[in-house]
Amino acid sequence: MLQISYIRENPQDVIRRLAVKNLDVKGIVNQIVEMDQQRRTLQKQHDELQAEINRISKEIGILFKSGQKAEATTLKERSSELKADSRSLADTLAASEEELNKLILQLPNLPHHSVPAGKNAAQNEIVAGEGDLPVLEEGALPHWELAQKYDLISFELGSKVTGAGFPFYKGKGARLERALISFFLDEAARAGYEEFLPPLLVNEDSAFGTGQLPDKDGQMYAVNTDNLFLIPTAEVPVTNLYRDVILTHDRLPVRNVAYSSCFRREAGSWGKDVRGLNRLHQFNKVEIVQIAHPDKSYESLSEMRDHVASLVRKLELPFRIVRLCGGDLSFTSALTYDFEVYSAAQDKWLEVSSVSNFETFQSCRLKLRFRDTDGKVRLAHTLNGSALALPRIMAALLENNQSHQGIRIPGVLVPYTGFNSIP
RNA sequence: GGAGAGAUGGCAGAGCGGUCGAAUGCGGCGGUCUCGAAAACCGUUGUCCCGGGCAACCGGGACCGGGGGUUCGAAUCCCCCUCUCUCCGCCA
Repeated sequence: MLQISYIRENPQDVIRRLAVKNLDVKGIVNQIVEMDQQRRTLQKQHDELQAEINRISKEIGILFKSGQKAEATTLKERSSELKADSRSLADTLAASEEELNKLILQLPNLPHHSVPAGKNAAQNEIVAGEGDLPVLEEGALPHWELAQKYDLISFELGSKVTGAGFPFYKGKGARLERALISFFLDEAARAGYEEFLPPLLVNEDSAFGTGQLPDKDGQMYAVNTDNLFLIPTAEVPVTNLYRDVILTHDRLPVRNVAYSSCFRREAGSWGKDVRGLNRLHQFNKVEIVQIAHPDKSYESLSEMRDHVASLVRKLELPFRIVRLCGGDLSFTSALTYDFEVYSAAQDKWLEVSSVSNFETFQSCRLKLRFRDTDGKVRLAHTLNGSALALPRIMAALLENNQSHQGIRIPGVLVPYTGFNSIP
C-alpha cells in the first residue's frame, strides 16, 4: 500500500503517475486527503481527552493516599464522564481509520518513471533479446505430444487423480524437472542467495502482507477449516519472513531463494493457450527475493535481471526481456521485467519469469523496515523474481531440443539428470 | 487429543491495581582513561500515531503475545484466542 504521508504531501504526483496505468484516481485521492485530515482532527481531540483523563487518574491516586476521599470521589465522577466521551470518540476514530484504509488499499503502486504508458501487453517494450530461434526438423511436435511420446508427463493421470492442470511427471520427465530445480537453486546459491524451503500454506496475515488479500483471494486455494491459503508463489512465505521486522542496514541487501510448488486457481483465465504445460494449477518454481536499501534497489533489480538472463542463457534457450507498460504492470509492482522464452514447436514466446521492484509498496503493509546509517528507521524495498518457473522452461526445452534422435539435454543439466538425451 | 506451566524492551530476567515505558544484568552506541586496545568508570539506548519546529529536538497519545472486559486508574484482576515449553497418548 502507498504511504499516507506520501499521498498527503504529493496528491498530484499520485494522480499523474497512476495515469500511466490508465487509472483516473483523482476522486479517490481527493477523498483520501480529506478523510486523512478528518482522521487527524479526531485523533487530536481523542488524545487531548485521554491526556486529561490520565491527569485526573493520577490526581485521584494522590488524593487517596493523603486520605482526601471527598475530593477523590468528585474527580472520579468527572473522569467517568470524560471516559464516556473518549469512548465514543475512539469509536468514531476507528471507523474513520477503517474507511480511510479501505480507500488507500484501492490504490496500486506508483509506476517507476521508466515505465511506458500503455493499455495492455501489446504496448510492452522489448528491451533485450538473445539467442537464435531454432529451426526444427520436419514433423516436430508440441511439448504435450512429446511428453506423451517419450512418456515424460501425464496430463490424463493428473486429471484422473486431481483435475485438469495437475500433471504427473514420470520417469525421465520427473528427473528432468528435479534437475532443473536443483540447477536453479545451485545457481542462486552461487550468486549469494540463502536457500529456504518454505511452508506451502500461509495464514491470513501473510496473504495480506504480500498483497494477495483482500482482493485476490479468488486466485488462491483456501483451506477454510484452518483459515490457511496454499501459496501462489514462494514470494509469499519468504517475504513474510520479514513482516514486522527492523533490519540493520548492514544486512541489506537480503538475498533469499526458495523452491516451492505453487498453486493457482487461475479463475477466469482458463481459455485458449492453456494446452500442456502452458498454464497449470500446480507447478514448480524457484523464486529469488531481495530486500534492499531504497537507494540501491534498482541495482538489485538489475542484478536479479542479470541472474535470470544467465539461467536462460545456460539452458541455451532463445529469450527476450520485456519491460511491462503501465497497463500490464501488476497492482503491487513499480517496475517489472518479464522474461519470455521461445518455444519453437508452438511458435510462441512463453513468459518464464517476472522480475519486479515493489519499492515500499509491500514493506508498508508488512512493516518491513531497516535502521539506516543515520539511525533512522525507514521502509525497505522488496523485490522478487522467478528464477525460474519450471513448466514453460520444460516446454521450451522439449520442443526446441527435439530431433528424430530424441530430445537433447543442455550440457549444464547433464550432471543433474544423469543422462544427456531422451531417446 | 488429554494434563500442567508460561508469553514483559536486541537478549536474559524483575515487576504490592496508582509518577511503570517498565528494575537489574548482558549486548549496542557515545565519552573518560590509553600511543592504541582491553579492563574500569560515566552517560545513553524501543516502535507507531498526533501537534509544534528547517532541523537537533520538544509536548501529547498508544503499545508489556493478540482481542475483549472490570476499574477513576491495568504489565498487574477476569474472559476468549494464538503460540511456546513439560508430561501422557497417537503418529511420518
